Amino acid sequence: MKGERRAMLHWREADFQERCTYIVKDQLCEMLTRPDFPRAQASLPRNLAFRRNSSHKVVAVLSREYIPAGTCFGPLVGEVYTKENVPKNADRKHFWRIYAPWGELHHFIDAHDPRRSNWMRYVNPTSDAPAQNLVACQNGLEIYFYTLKPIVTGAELLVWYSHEFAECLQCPLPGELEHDGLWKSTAEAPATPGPQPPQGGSAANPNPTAKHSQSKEAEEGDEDESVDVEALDRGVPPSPAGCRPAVLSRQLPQEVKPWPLGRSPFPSAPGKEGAPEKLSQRAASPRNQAVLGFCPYGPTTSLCKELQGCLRSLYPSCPLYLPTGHLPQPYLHACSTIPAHSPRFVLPPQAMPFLPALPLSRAGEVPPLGLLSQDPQVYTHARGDGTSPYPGLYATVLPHEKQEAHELRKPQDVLIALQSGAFSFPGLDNGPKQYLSPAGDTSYTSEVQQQKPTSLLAHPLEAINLSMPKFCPPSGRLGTTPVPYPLKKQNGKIKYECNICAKSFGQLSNLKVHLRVHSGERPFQCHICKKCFTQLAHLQKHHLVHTGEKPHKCLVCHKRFSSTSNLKTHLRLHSGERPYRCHRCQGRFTQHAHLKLHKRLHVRERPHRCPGCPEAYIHPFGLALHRRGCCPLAPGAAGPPAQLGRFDALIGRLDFSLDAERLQGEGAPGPLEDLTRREMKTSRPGQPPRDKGPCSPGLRKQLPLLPLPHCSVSVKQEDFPLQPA
DNA sequence: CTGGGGAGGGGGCCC
DNA sequence: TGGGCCCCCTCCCCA
Repeated sequence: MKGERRAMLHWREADFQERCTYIVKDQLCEMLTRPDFPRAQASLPRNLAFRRNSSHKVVAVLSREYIPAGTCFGPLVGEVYTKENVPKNADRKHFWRIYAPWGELHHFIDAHDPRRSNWMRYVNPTSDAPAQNLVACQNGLEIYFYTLKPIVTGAELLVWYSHEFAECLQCPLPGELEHDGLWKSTAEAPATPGPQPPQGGSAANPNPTAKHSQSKEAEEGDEDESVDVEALDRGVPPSPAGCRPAVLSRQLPQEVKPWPLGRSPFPSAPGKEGAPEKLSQRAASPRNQAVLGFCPYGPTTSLCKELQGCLRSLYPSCPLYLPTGHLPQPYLHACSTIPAHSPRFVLPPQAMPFLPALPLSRAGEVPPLGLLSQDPQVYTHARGDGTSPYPGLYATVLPHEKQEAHELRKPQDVLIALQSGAFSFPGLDNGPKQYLSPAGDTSYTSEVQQQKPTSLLAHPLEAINLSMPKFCPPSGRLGTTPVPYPLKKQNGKIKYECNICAKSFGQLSNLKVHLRVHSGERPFQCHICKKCFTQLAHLQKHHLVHTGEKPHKCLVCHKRFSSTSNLKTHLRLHSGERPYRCHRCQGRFTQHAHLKLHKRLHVRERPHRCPGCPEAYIHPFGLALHRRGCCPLAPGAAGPPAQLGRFDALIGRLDFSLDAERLQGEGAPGPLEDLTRREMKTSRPGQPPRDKGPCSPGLRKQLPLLPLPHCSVSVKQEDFPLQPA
């Protein structure tokens, strides 16, 4: 994990964008319009929480649940200023610079005002490499935070610049701060081309927290550039000593060029002559193409432009973003944008993490959520009809493969592969996309075709991206990029490990199928009942429900079953196999569920508790017998512990049986030995007591007990609690 | 309450 | 590598 994180630290921003697996959007709900609730707090995704100080001021952002590596937060929201229209009195403490692809400063995003910014303004920066778990990247004209490593519940989100960003700002990476000895002071900073930092400016004051002191400079027209107040500066948290964000600004061209969306700056945007080399690289970096890369059709197609326009009009605040991976469905529900036009699914206010009722006083103290992502109702509703409750959460339908209706002939052709449902692609989709069977009553549209499940997506990186790259990236720094999936060796065999639940698999394909458990992706839809499944085999099995077909036949009684599992369970009736045994009463069952139900009986109320040990009994005589001879702590207890335990088990069975009621009516019991003898008489070995109670022997129907070939009878041991509940 | 069956989900193995 | 097949497990319903 460490190595992975180190590798990610050197990713380019475009790499983060391309490889991020999960996308967590801001909350969008009616709270955002409440004047008394600043957007910066109301926008907090539900998998995050604020830590507040004693005066209820937000001082940090914490994780409410496990957040896997490769999660994307953002974009940062704030007031947008060009160099020309920065208010004179602007507090630049939360300024972020946004650069055009060719390296010029494009605009500022000012996250200072909580009413006009989002929760990302509260994320603290860190110069501590091990503590850093987020990396800030500029993708397109937006700022995103990506998780470098999994963030455990209760951990604070701590961010630092991406490698490229840090390079541009001439800020060190956290690791460099610690190990490389760089940036110990501004004087030691490597010489850079272009103008030198201003005297007495931020270069002289290596602590970016002091950057806002330069506001005077900012008021002087072009001198804006020198007042480089970068966003990681909160004033609250530690900042890296030696970070000199002002340096770059001096190197930047003074002119801010407008960069209309949807129009590529390439290739007509060459690096500016005289611009620093780093900036040229930045301009040429794939990162800067990323803003155009959101559309799989390619940036230049008319459809792409249309999509851009559509997105912008629908969700002006949302970035144009490439859906790059599968967000776990529950995770998605927990974190994602809830479009206002889906009021059914807007969470109740008590579930909002930002409400004062759920403050976090310190790390690790995460209050329970009122409505968690795992809420089965939400999930059921989301999936029951094959639609998403959050229209925006469905993947854009991007046909990659034409499949004509007439090509579908076989029965399974009507089993529809639904497109992945877990992508977050804000805005485009106002409703779920259905891929309906030609055999059904609806048809494909010309543009919308069947989408393959995970493994078949047009772009494999879009499907399963477990935070590690599958391809060799262009950057030389990424030459040491690790394998696509976390690997480990077990008994000499390579295992593929799930990033989310740490389960390992012998085959990558198994892992990919498994990931659908987390992503919620159910690519296979029944055209009849619209139910969706994670595996085609499940859908095929399900299809038998509709056809009534029962392909599996019992050779003994010729009864037919739809599944082998059910046939196998049935065969136990013939073989007499009852592998599930209750250790409390020796009851045996053919199905585990039956044993579980049965065991509930053992935990019913036992008011007569032994004062000397944890045992308890339904009837007073049970307790009396126990105290007389079986309680290991009673004065009269004698005999080896095994024998005492055996006697106690007999007492327990008797106490539990219907005989106990009769004994109760007969008065005080005789000696323990008498009772146990009676008990032994009435119970055959290996069978429950002979009564009509819960432990009565089993088969009501007489089934022929036949030896079945290849049918090994095994008794599955059930753990039984040491004491009755 | 027990017992039988239906249905669905997850995962392993093989092609 | 992905898909298909199979198995095991679980939950639920109903007699």
